[in-house]
Amino acid sequence: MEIEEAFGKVLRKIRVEKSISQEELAHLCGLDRTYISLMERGKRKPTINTIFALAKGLNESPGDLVIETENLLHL
Amino acid sequence: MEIEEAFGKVLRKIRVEKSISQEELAHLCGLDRTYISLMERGKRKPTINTIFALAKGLNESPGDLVIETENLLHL
DNA sequence: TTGTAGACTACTGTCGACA
DNA sequence: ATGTCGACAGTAGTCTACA
Repeated sequence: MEIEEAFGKVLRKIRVEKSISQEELAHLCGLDRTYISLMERGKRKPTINTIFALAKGLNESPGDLVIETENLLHL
Repeated sequence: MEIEEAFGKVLRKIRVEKSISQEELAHLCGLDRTYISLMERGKRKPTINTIFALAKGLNESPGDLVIETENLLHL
């Protein structure tokens, strides 16, 4: 599995757990809704700044997002 | 301080601690030497894949790189 | 050994629209 | 509420070269 695919799964999992829509998350972190969609499906590789923005919108630690991604990749 | 600036400081700190040159690190993680230089000085925002590549080259966990970046930002 | 510059390619991220 | 498309601007990342 590619890194961006794992990250997308983590992103979607956390978002759904919090019952937030893509549109709400986009608004919370100042990103475009269609871009959230692309990331969740592993079609984009976010920069470090985007990772921090997503974490803030999800009320999570950026490091935790990355660690969960590592775990999915059994790294 | 900007996120990419904090990340650059973390990157340089770990690299210097391990006594690796930019050129060696570049070779270890399959990136360009001049790009390592740019990142260390906060002039670039690496993607998640690049963060994983750097972590591998440094024998570190990607999540730890991000957590150290958070700490520098007192987040 | 590192910083910088310029020129370049590929991709990140935005936006409007429609299923 | 989400996926997708096309067009677009800006930037990530490479490479050669020189101080």
